[in-house]
Amino acid sequence: MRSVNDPAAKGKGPPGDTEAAMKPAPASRTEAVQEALRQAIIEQNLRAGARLPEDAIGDTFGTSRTIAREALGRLAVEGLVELKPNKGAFVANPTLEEGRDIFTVRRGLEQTVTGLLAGRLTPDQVAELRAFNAKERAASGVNERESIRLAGEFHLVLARMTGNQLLIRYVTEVVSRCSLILAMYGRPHSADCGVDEHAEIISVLEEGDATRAMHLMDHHLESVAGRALLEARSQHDIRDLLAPYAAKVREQFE
Amino acid sequence: MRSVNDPAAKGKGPPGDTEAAMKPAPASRTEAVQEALRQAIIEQNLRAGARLPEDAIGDTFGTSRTIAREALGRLAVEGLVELKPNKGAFVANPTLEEGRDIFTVRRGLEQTVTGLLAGRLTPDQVAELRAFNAKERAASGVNERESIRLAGEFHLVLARMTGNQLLIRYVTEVVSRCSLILAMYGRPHSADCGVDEHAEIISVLEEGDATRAMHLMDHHLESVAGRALLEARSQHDIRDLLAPYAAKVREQFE
DNA sequence: TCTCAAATTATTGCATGCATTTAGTGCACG
DNA sequence: CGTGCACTAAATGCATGCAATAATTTGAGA
Repeated sequence: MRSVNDPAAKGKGPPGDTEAAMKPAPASRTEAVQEALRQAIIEQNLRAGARLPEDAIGDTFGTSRTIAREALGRLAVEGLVELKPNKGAFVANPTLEEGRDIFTVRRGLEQTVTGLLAGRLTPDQVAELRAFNAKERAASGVNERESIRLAGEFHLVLARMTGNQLLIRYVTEVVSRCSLILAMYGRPHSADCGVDEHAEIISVLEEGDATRAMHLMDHHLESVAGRALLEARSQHDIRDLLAPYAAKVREQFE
Repeated sequence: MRSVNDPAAKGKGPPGDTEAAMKPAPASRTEAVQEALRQAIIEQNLRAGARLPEDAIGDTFGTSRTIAREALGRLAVEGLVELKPNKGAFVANPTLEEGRDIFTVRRGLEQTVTGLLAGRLTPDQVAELRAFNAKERAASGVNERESIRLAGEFHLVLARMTGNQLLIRYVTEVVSRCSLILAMYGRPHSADCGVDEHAEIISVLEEGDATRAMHLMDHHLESVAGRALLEARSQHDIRDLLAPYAAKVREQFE
């Protein structure tokens, strides 16, 4: 029987959740599995391109294939999973080019977030953001994994403050996928350079200069993407450079 | 047995498809049903808020509930369907406020599209856009339904020209949902005022002034949303104004 | 030994069936 | 006559089973 990178998937469990009550108990098992798979993918416990057999997932989560299948279908809509007819589901394996496309969309979305927020943050919200930024700073250099997670989460916090549900959903999606991409192509420590930039963004958002805030955010994301995606080419050895292409070829014949 | 607005759903069928071979035979039945439901929702053959019982859909399409269920789940991710635990699926019934949120996101996305395209269109692409615009003009005032469809399609054509898959997916989604919203809240003829604006956008994209093109696009979308969503308040009678609120209340208790 | 083909195994695609939950109906009681 | 409760009916949530498709192995022939 297949095992979906078994030790990683069920060996450590979700990191931050000590209480089950924290998340409002996923309505259905499908959603629970969907959420779990999403986390596993984002945290790279499921390698990009890895097979995701329905029965293995069902076994792992103690449900039937039906649930696994449905969760995979929905994740496919989100872009984290690729569904090949009669072949099965695979963890999305974005190429460098797809990665750039995703970052392009992300920059646009986050400009919208920034524009909506500039000058409209309540003092409470500013305080919350600064507190979050402090957490980022604390984790920076100490816990690499946590640092990366927080860096992404910061952008989610901003998006949530807009109250725009669709915007929240899209930003959540692109941040997820960017995490995956950064993990695939980013060089180590490429993610936590953003702490100071985040702080500056908070300040400008508070001041209310929308144009400057948007430029700042755009520059921030461009530099994150640049550090991760462009420099990756000269940074890594040839195997990494060829990996995505090799993957494309492989999937064509498998 | 329930019937999912039966006559509309199966009484007329998809409009343009005279041959089944035109679309390369949807990979799976799930996708086929998903696509069909999406069309039915966008074209308002399924009223906003309408129940979508699994077995009725299965019967209608000649498949089992499993397929219907899966399709509904995926449409829920797209935002066209709302899933209520233990209650079933419903056609999304966006409030006016949600409508504005969606238009906000759309404006951001289409600015990205415009920015990517400005000055980078090939002569062939420009020709294709002008031809499309001509079709729009021909339909304008003649065929209301077709006119609305083309107005939305124009933006999809633009998005596809970026070649950015994620951007295409998001624009497709927001255009779908905006169609639904315009159909719900827009006053008649509010959609086909855009023919000239589309033509102007094409010209500026060709010239290559990215900033101006983006402003133009933004203004275009703002005016479409404004015509439809803001004026709706003073235009219609009180029942329409209260409808979304009533819907919210209703769904809370049903 | 290599190649190609047939059979075997594994996995997806889909339908059906059962348990659980919700909505609706009717009857008893106040 | 109105209210509340039990009962019935219906729809969802989920698991299982079977057929079809793809991957793998085996074996025969060159």
